Amino acid sequence: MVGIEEVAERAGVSTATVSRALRGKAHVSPKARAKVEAAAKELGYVASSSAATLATGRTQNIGVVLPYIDRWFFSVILEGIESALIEHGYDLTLYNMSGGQSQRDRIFNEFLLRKRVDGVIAVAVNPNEAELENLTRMKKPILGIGGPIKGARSLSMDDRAAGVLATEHLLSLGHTRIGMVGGEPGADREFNQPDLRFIGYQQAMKAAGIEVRPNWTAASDYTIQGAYKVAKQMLGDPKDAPTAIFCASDEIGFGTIMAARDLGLEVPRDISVIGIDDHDMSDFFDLTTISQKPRQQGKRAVEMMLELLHDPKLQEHVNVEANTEWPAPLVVRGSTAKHLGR
Amino acid sequence: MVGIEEVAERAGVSTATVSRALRGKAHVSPKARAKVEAAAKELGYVASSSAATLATGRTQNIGVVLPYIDRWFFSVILEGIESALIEHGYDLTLYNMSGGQSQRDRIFNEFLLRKRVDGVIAVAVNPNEAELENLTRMKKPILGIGGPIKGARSLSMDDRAAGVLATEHLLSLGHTRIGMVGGEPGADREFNQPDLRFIGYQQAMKAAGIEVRPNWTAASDYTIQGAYKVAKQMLGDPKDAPTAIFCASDEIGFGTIMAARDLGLEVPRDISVIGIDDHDMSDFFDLTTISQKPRQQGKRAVEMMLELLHDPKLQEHVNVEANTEWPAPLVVRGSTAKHLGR
DNA sequence: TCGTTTTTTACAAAAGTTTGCAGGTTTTTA
DNA sequence: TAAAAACCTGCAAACTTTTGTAAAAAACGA
Repeated sequence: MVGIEEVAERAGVSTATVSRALRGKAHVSPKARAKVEAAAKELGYVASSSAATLATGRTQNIGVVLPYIDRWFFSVILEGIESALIEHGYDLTLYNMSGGQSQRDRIFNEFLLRKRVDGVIAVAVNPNEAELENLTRMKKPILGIGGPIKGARSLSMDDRAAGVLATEHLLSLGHTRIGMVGGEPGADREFNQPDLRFIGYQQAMKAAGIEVRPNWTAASDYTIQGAYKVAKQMLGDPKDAPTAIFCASDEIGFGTIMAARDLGLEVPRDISVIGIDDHDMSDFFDLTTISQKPRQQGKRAVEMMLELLHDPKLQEHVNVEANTEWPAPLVVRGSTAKHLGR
Repeated sequence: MVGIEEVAERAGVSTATVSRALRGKAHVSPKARAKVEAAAKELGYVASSSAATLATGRTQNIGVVLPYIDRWFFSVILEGIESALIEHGYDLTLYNMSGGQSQRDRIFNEFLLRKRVDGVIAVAVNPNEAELENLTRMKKPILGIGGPIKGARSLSMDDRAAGVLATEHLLSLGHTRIGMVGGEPGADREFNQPDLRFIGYQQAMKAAGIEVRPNWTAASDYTIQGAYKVAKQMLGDPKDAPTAIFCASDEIGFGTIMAARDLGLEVPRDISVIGIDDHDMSDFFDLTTISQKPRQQGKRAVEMMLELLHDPKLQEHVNVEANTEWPAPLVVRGSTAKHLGR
């Protein structure tokens, strides 16, 4: 196995010079640098990252924890994080929380603390105090996406405001019989985005002086098939169905649109539907939505993380509570339209 | 920062004993073990994995490369791999190839060789000879999923046979006008699964003595919306449309079903549709398919990888060509039915 | 040309584990 | 009870890099 020593010998310099040359550091003459680079290439030398980590304390690796990886929103965020990290020469170690509490404990108390990562990006995962304390003690910055973390930095859209915006859009089109299909509270993400979106919906309705009827709200998991069932139930009511539905995610929106079609309702003539996310398929379904751009969120999170890591002022107090609000604009498509009084 | 030395001191033993005790090795008295465990717990000690790696040469980390992470098939495989690895105490470092050739080169020639991983699982990524040679030289086993890798072990279903099976299913129902919507060759995965599936389709048709008409075959990306367009085109032909379509994936199948519906065709009365994958939503769409169980494939791949890593006989010849065939049974649902002569 | 400044280079310590080996202790057996 | 066997423990080397410091070399100015 070829190490730095062989390279040094071949280039006729010391290992110190090899190390400096290969990492583009100063204090190396152009001549020496050229020789080292040639030697390294000929020998196919590649530095041992564990040795480098041991010497520097930096791993060039970021841990990412998320609750699901096989769902659109999370997989796209992950994709954004991954590509941004690679670009900056960082590796990504993946931790998925879907395995329940015991797996979660292992991840937080065993894996993340092994000094294997320089920092942690937590997507829709809300560490508890002990978990956060562990990370802080190890001087590992943690950055949240998808919801504020108490005692740490984060990046997320304002879910309550999005709920208000979506509802107001429907109100502005003349709808008053507005329903909502939300996510199952707590079951999915650890923050209560669904709840916050629901709260926004309630606030907007109240502000408009409209009563929210219990049979106009329902919860579903975040799948198309789950939402289909729930929406069919809601829309099937012959005399008390809403004329517009606010869906807590686009996937729920797709299911709702399909349910409406199967009931013989035409979107948007008979029923308006709005979602949240701007999913890959939203254009195909012509679904009005609120754009989240998860890929960009992932990218931005990486930038914030790297700033944190490179800012020497942050040696201490590595975790400070501060949420950066992510913009979430309305994207109007064909699934919402003026209410034609029935 | 608390190291092994502090633990040793507190427990009144040497660092060697601490190391042995904490890793559950033999040659440690129960008494000493208890003391060490107590001391480690009190101090919140967690071993530095870089130091351990340096000393042992083992990283307890597996690299996973895949072409996409935000597509169902890949994200589910990834989920399966991740949970299996965590269970065995391994980390997962993720590399996504969607960034083009330059990113690919970096991943293979820079990241994977940093001695950061003990082995590589390549999902639908076919390393070229130079890339494979690099890995082999570093004595890193590589395991493929989704297609045989020349010169390495792999786990994959027989795509050609699946194409035959799907087509024969349609033939057995009395269909003769059978079309296929395949994947775009080469654009997606690096193996030619779509091509192989297409070849299987051709073989089955030929064996049945039926000519394959060019306007009964089309290529699509692997998205619902992409397939919708292509299928609508094919099914819209007023006098020469097929009565059954074999889709190279379930997502293509969903798009095809939706296109059929929008054309006023009823599935399966007017048109039979079969896919491949057994996607989460296939039950919802009542789609007949060939089951792939990607989550289990990921899990099995991890087991194979760990066997490889723990088998001392494999020090040399770490990569030997051998494909393990993954079973892919037919799952008959409601989207295929007997052909009613038109 | 000589002394001074600047740049380049090498030496060696340091990072935190694991593990072969040798010495020590305890248990077993005759 | 003594010898043999089994077991435990600690020492110290090894793993491979980075980096502070000091020395050497080069560049500069007078």
